[in-house]
Amino acid sequence: MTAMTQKAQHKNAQTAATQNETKKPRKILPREERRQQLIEATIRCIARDGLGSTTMQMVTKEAGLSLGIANLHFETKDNLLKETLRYVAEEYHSGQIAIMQGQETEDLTSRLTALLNFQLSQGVTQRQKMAVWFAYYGEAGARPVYQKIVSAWDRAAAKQLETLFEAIIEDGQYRNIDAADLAMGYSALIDGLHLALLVTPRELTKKQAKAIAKDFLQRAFPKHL
Amino acid sequence: MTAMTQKAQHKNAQTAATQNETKKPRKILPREERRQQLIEATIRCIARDGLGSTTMQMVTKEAGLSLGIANLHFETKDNLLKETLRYVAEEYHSGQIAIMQGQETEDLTSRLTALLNFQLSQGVTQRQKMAVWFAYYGEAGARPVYQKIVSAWDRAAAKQLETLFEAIIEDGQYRNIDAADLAMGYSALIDGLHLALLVTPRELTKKQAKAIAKDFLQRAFPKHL
DNA sequence: ACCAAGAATGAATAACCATTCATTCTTGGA
DNA sequence: TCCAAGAATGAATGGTTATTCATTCTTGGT
Repeated sequence: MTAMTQKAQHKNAQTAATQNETKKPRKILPREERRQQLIEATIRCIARDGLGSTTMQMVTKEAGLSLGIANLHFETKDNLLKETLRYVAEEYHSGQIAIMQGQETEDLTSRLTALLNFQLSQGVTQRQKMAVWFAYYGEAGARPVYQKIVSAWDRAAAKQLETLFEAIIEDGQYRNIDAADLAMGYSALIDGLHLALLVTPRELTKKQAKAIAKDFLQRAFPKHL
Repeated sequence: MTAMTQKAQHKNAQTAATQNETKKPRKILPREERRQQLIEATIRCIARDGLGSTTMQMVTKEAGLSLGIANLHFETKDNLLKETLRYVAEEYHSGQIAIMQGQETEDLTSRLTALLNFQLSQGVTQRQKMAVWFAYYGEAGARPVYQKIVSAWDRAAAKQLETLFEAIIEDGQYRNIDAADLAMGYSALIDGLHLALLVTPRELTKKQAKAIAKDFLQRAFPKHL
């Protein structure tokens, strides 16, 4: 102990303060696992501190890893951010598409209800996910690459929704309804509800949001809901 | 010429390349005018390059002024950004409120139509304005100060809209409609349409957006539209 | 048990940026 | 015309950040 340098003492004090581990057993994991870990840390950082002030230091610390690791697995910060957006976009849009492409046995009404429930589910409407989503939208105007990542999925989901609405309109013999416009309106409504849940959660509960979206569909398709 | 340093030559070349002015006549203007000028430059920068990568250098250059000017009139960058948000938020919300608080002589239907037309007007839906709007929403989760700036206006506008809807419901004797929920839904729809106009302008024209919003109101208030 | 391959670390680097302030310039009043 | 008040400038400063890479450590194969 007497031979210990001041530096060493300080290091121990720091370590003891944060965790009572005396050492940090470095772990080696496959590339994909690390990437996933870093993407999830990035999501938490963006949700907590915003896209603008998220730094590599914050992300890697959040992941409990060293500073250089993100560059090792993603080359650049820009790349990490792109991959994070891709991850969130895929999760959301593929979930929607899976529901809309469900077996033919399911009736139209329950498919519609399932879609709505998914879009406003706990998983989708958690602060973390929505914060990432809108952080990227905020930069989308200036960063075409973000638009590109989302637009392919977005178009696919929009097409599916339009098809579903067409089937419902045909089934119910509804008149004076344009499937494309209604699908666009419904999507916009869902986006707007997500935004309200993120920015003013005090003014809107998830239950309310579901009721509002359901009302929209009920007024459009009264015979089905 | 032979005595001219390389530096001086370079400076001349630069000046000649950008503008054929030989000098820059420094202009002195009242504080408010400069502030306005800087806020407008900030809006353009955010729309072009994003909130995250907008720098003081870019803003002051965009305004055609010197680097130190923004700190002189706004103290800090943070302050400039807050004032810019305040400016955009006030413009939008006060416009809405002015329409909804219009004279009693105007009938409910035309007030509703005027509101819709304003919310999707050229002025409100220009890229620059919407880009700023969503850039701030993107950071709102992490920056309570942004929420605070918007929330006072937002609440006031929401209250007004609810009152207007209540009057229409009473007037038309509509049943099973909750004014608060419908107002929330309509606001969400408008926000969602703004987002779509910003991010995927190719998929949605302003005319279409208006038609979609009008459809929403028509289904809710068929006797009025 | 030992070693080579390569995963992980973090100090160092180079670039960028907000902010400061000494200096220069403009302008309205005397 | 001249000057004082203070508006405008931009070089300099100090702090922050992404990225690099020499070094250290882990692990699977022998």
